Amino acid sequence: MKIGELASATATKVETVRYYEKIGLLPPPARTSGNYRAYGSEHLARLSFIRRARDLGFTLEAVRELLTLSDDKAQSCEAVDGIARVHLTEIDRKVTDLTALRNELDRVIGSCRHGTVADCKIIETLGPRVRANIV
Amino acid sequence: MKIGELASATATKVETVRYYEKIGLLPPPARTSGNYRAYGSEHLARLSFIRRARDLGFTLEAVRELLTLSDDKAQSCEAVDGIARVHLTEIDRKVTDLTALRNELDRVIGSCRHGTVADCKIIETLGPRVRANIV
DNA sequence: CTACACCCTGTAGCAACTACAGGGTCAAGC
DNA sequence: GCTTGACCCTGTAGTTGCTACAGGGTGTAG
Repeated sequence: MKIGELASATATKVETVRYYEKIGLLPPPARTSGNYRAYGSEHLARLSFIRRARDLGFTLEAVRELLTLSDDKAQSCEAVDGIARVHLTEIDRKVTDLTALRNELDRVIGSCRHGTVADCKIIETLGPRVRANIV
Repeated sequence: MKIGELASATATKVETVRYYEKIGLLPPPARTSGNYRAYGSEHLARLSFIRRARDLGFTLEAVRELLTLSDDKAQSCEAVDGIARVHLTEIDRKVTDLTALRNELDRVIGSCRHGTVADCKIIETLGPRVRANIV
């Protein structure tokens, strides 16, 4: 398999595949006589794994750990579970934060009376608390 | 006001203040005889605005636009409203995506039977669809 | 007068790619 | 046999929004 084929099979860009190789996530494949990368099914499997984990929001470092763990089939699955749970907690925090921010922004937008910028409540909300002695 | 004072007044790091100056978000202040930056209340106001907008998740580019708009007090507030609404839509999309991802991850974790990695449902879920003819 | 907190510039680093520049390879069509 | 065009190669620089030095200078308190 050439890099373009591997890339399209995993919905990845060619540059990203090379990047994963460079940072050691994807092992360097064999080369053809013309110096083209020649991938096998094990590369396809590994890259699929990486992409799936990335889609679930795992960082590349987490993916690296998961890959290492998944290579040792005899090991307990607890470490894997742990990584996933930590990640879940992080996502929950993000959703909470983002929802709070969303509501705040919604409130700010709702206050807009569509006048001029001078009266704009959005700008006003963003601006500093104006004290009387500061013009 | 020295840079450290401005920074702590706006809960910003000193390096970040200098960074905002470098990218043209914050105008270069006057300098003291010792070449220290000397800020006035207009800098404090502007930096407060930037931080508030950043806290609401606006990108620096959006902040730049908002600052430009807020400088023209006579202008209609519609452009401001537009930027904020686009941003709100983006946040909504993010929350939706993140929630879907969260549930997917929760499902994956829930399937964990705490055995060995060989039987780990998490790893399995991340791996490629295994077809019979590929070992 | 010396210690220490603060300031200065400039550069490099972070995640996770993405986008060139400037070349080489390969298969198809004439 | 030759050209065209799609693909591949390496290497470097850009993206966002900072953060962290390195290697200096300034200002003030004891």
